[in-house]
Amino acid sequence: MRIGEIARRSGVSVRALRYYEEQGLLVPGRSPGGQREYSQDAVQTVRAIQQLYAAGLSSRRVAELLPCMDTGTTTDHQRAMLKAERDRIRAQIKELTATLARLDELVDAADRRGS
Amino acid sequence: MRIGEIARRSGVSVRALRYYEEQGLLVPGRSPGGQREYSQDAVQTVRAIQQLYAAGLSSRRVAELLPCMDTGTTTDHQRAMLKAERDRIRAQIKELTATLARLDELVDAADRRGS
DNA sequence: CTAGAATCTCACGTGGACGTGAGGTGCAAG
DNA sequence: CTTGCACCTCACGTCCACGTGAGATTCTAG
Repeated sequence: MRIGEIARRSGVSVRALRYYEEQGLLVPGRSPGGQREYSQDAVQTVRAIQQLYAAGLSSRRVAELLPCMDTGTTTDHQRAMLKAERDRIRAQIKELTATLARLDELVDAADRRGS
Repeated sequence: MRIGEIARRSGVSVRALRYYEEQGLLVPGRSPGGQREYSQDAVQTVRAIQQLYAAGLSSRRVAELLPCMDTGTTTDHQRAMLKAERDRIRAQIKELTATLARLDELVDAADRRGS
């Protein structure tokens, strides 16, 4: 598959896919003419990248963690990073939950006055 | 209180506080000599700003929502924004939870192999 | 064979939340 | 009165995940 179809199927821009290659996250093959050739499971990789970005990981972290998302095998270094990121995400969820509660209070108070 | 003490008490930089003023989020008074004079509850406001930033809100949104975080009263526009942001945050928590589960699986699999 | 998509490689632009000097002023202490 | 730290105002720099042309090449349909 060429870059345009991967872009459509995964919902990211063509530019983003080239950027991922630049960062070493998803490096496709090349056609004789020099065009990028993606395999089927590239779509899944893109989704994983997006998911990790959304969780606040940097390109560097994603590059270090993507291999074990594919293979399921981890080095000691990767396991340490995984646990660190887990903790970060857990803390983030906790804080978001608190923020949500605070906003809920505001809305509820407004609803009560409004009724 | 002057800017340095607010910075220490709230854990943000002096530059950040000046930036908040620039964005209209937290506008302190001025001493005769032109120095910023913050009230006691500025610390709480700073924490609120940080919390909203951490939840992914822009300065503009924070500026629109900070008043009702203080007073507890909301306009229709603010209530609509509150509900929209709540939904966004809820979705964000959901996605983070899924990501967390995925990382947990990886760590668990690695732990089982390691034991 | 040719028109026109689609893709290619530079390479500069963007937006947001500040960081970081440069050069000048306010204020409490000795 | 002066030392010296905290504060002031510009104003350019930073980081990151791309956006956005410009100009050239490749691929596909007729």
